[in-house]
Amino acid sequence: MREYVRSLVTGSAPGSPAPSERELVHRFGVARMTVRQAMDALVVEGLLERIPGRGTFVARPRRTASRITSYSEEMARRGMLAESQTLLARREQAGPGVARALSLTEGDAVIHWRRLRRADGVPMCIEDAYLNEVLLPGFLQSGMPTSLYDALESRGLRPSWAEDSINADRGNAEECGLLEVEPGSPVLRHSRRAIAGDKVVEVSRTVYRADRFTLWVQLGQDG
Amino acid sequence: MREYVRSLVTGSAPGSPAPSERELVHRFGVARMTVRQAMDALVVEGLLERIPGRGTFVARPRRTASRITSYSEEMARRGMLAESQTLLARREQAGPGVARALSLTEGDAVIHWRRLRRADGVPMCIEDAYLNEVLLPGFLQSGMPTSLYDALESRGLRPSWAEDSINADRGNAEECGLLEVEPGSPVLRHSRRAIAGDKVVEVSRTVYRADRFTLWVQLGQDG
DNA sequence: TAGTGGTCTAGACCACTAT
DNA sequence: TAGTGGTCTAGACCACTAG
Repeated sequence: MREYVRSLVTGSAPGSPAPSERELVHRFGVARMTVRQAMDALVVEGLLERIPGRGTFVARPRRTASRITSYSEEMARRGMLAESQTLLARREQAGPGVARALSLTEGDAVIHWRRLRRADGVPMCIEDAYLNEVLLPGFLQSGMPTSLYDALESRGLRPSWAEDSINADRGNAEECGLLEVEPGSPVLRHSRRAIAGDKVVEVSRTVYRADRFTLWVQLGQDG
Repeated sequence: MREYVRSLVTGSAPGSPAPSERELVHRFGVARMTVRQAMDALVVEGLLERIPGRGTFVARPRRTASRITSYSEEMARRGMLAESQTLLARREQAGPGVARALSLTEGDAVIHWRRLRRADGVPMCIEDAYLNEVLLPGFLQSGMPTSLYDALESRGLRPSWAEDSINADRGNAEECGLLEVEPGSPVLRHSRRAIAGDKVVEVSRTVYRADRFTLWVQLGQDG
């Protein structure tokens, strides 16, 4: 019956009334507490809204804050073709900064994966990803995947939390060369610390061509 | 009794057991459904976690995604003193871009408020805010407030949703002059469309000194 | 086997809204 | 005044976990 109410609700205009609790009691021949519990779940989901004394109504769809997206997902959203070229993929010893960000000890083994990423065939960014080797046994040996986030997901390590920092800068000579822009061109630097459960699964630094990339973020007060 | 359980939970280590439902039934002399409803509220709040067959436990605190913060709040978070200097505050007719962003018609009256904002006495950014005059009657006449978001909040218009875009650029001559940096210095451009309920309450464009400002964003998969 | 949360019953009274 | 959601009672059976 949860599903019955859901089907009534899906496609209904926000604000339109849902069946009253007592009506569903009669229609399904169940107790009112049963109906309430079913509807409660839909209220928590944000599909229904109760107004005491008036009734239960289809809620205005919740706006959803930005999700954690991969480069491929992000470019797909922009209608662009994402391609990546691995510049470097090897085992390294964590330096102080990477160790701290990955919650490791300096010198611990990490995977360093550097890629030049294109959109519609034109350079878009250079990404340096650092991964905790302990969480990804055999990662380097098994051939690099197309999508890091898909690879993490298949191991149950899809990040559910990310701490990003973003600033503007000028690209250095190497960066500008790879990105195919004039030396000193403006770039957007994006650092990410991505967490799955309690584990830091990815630390990355990405440098975007400022002329090709604008970051979009949606923030909600509710969630 | 909701408050009793909340008080037990607040300060308890995540993972520690909460009283069982039947124990609370005996302790308070109420029906079990009553206990469940009280605990349900705490589960929805994220304070408790149920594990069928095992019990109810104090949940690991939810990570909360970035909230919508004002400049003053943001600088306070960084431990810096925020100051603002109004460069311009007047009624204008909305141009095509601002009209679209504010969900108005071109030529409608908007308030344009330009401020140079300092942190610890040094220029940090220039913000151009555009406000729907219809939502803020007498705003210009009543003297500009210290904080736009406080002023919006006092009118019940605290934004609960924001659509931001961020990119890197070089500052133009005027911007660099006001920001007291070399002409052509890198800047971070931040645009915001802030919404309260159904109404667009603020559209702004801010240009930050890249050498002083890094944007921090936290993203969650849950909310 | 004892204890837990998940679900359900068949009522009840309350405060509130709309007519 | 009729209808709504909010809260509550005093039970019940189930599936699951743990010792």
